[in-house]
Amino acid sequence: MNEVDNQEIAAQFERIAELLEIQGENPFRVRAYRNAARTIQNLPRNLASMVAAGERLEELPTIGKDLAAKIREFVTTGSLRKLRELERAVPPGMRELLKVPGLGPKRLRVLRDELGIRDLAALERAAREGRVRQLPGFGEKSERKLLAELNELQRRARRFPWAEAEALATRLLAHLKTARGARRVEMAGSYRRLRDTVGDLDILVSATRDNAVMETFVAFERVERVLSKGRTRASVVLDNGLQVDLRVVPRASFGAAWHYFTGSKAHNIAVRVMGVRRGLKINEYGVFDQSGRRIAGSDESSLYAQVDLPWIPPELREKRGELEAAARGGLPRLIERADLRGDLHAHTTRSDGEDDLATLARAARALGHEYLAITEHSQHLRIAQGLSADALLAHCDAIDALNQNLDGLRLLKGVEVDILEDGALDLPDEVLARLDLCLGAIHSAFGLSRRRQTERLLRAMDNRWLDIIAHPTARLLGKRPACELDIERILESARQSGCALELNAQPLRLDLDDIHCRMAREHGVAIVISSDAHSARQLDNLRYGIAQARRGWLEAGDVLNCLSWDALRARLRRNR
DNA sequence: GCCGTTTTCGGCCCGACTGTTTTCAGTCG
Repeated sequence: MNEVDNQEIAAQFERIAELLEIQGENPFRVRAYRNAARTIQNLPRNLASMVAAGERLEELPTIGKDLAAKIREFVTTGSLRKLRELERAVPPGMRELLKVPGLGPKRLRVLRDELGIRDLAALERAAREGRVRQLPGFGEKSERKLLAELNELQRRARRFPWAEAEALATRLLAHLKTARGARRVEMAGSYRRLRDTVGDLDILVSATRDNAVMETFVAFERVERVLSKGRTRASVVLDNGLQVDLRVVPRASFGAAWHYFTGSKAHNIAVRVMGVRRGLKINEYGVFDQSGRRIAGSDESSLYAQVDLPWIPPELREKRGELEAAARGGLPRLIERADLRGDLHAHTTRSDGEDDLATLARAARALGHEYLAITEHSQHLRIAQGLSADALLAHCDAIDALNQNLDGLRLLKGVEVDILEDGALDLPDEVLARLDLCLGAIHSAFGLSRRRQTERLLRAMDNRWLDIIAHPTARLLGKRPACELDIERILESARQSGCALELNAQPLRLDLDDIHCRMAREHGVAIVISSDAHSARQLDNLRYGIAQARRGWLEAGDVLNCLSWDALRARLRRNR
C-alpha cells in the first residue's frame, strides 16, 4: 500500500510538461502540468492514500478533472498512458536540448525541422560546422553562444548548498556596497528564502540615477563570464559555475522589486493575480491602480497590504498555503535561533569528532546553551570508531565527571546508535536504558526498498529506549539521495510512540527537509533541531537548521530543544 | 489543463535583455 510516492507523481507531470513543451503545445497547458507538479511536490499528504480512501483530488488547487484522473491512473497502474505516448513521439535527446540556456521550444523546433537535430551531440556538430547560423532566427552570435553553453552544461546544472553559496553572497554584498550611487544592497531569490540549495544568487540594489553598480558588479574578482548586462539587470557566472543575477531599481520601487526578486515565482504569480482581482497591476516597480498611479511598493509590507495581507516571511513564500494562512491571520510564529536552549547531537574525539569533551562544552556554553548531549556512534559504525557497550558506559563516567565542574551547562549522556538493516538497535537495551537519551540512525543499507526501509525504521521505533530518529532519510545534498521511506507511516508511528524526529542541521543534511518538517508538525510529532557537530565550530550549524525549520512552518512549541532540560526530559519517550 | 463575486468560454503575471531584426520574437527569471 502507498508504494507510490508524491514525488514520483510530480515527476511524471513534470516530464509530460517538458515533452508537451518540446512539441510546441499550448504554453498554458504546459503550465497546468507544471503547476500540478508543484502542488503535488508540496503536498503534506500522500496522494496514493488519498486515492485509496476515495478522496476527491479535484478539491486540490491546480488539480482538475483530467489531472485527478491521471493521478488515479498512475497510483493504480504505475504508469501514464499519456506519458508513454509522448515518449514514443519525442526522441529521447530532445529533453537535454531543452535544458541548454537560450534554447526554448520554438528554436528547438527550428533546429529539429531544418537540421534534424535531436540530441546534444548533433547540435554540437551542426554548430561547429557553421550550419546553425544559417537558420532563420539564428546568427553567428547565437551559434557561438550555443557552443559555449554546451561546454558548460555539466557545471551549470548543479545546485549549490546554501552554506556554500553563503561565503560568496557575503563577499558580493560587501563588494556591491562600495559601488558609487548604491544605497541599499540585499540578497533575494531562493537564497533569501533560505532554501537548502540555491541554483543561482539574486541580488537587488537600489541606487541613485547616476550610479556605477553594473560596472562594479561585473568587476567582481570571481566573475568569469558576463551573460548579459543592461541598464537595470545583469547576469554573470562566477569561476565556480554559480550564476549571479543583479537588478538595480530606484528607491521608491525597492519593496516591490525585493518581493518580485525574492519569489518564489509561484508565490509572486499568486500575489499578482490577487492584485488583478482588485483592479491593480503589480510588477517589480510597484503596485499601480487603474489610472497607472503607483500606490505602493517602497517596502514589501505596503505591497502585501494592497492585497489585504500581512507581510509574509520569505521562508514561507512557496505557494504552500501561506497566502491563505496570511489572509485568515493564521501565519505561524516562526521559530528563531534564540528559542533554542540546547543541542541534542554532538560527537567528540571519542568517536569521529575533532574536539574533546571539555572543548565542546566550553563552546556550547559560549553559545548560551543550557545543555548539550554527547552522542557518539555505536560499535557497528567502525569507520567512525563507534563505541562498544563498555566503552560507552566508560564515556558516560567521563561526562559525569566533567559535569561536576561545569557552570551553567549540563552535558547529557547520549548515543547515536546504529539502526541495523533489520531494524534492531546496535546496543543492548540495558545499556540504552542507562542514558539520558538515545538517538537512532541509519548509516548503512541506504538502498533498501521503500517497504523494507520503512519497516526497518518502524521496528527501530518499537524499542522504547529510542527517543529520537536522527537524520531520518540519511540524504546528503548533492551526494546521496534520501532513502525511500513511507514518511506518513513513520510519522504516524512516531506520534503513537512519542518518538521524536530530528532536523539535522548539518548544511549538507538538513534532514528532515522543509516539507517533512511541516508534515511532522501537522501529525503532532515533536522535532528536535540538532547540530550533529563533529567539532566545536560546527555547534553553530544550528542556524542552518533554524532556517529549514522556518521553511517547514515550525514554531518554538513544535521543537523539543526549545524547552528547559527538566521540561524536555519529561517529554522524552523513555520518561513517559 | 485549470478556473470562475462581471465569465462554463476565454482568459491564463509581467518586464528585461539579446540577437536578428528594421519593429520584434524568443527566452528567461
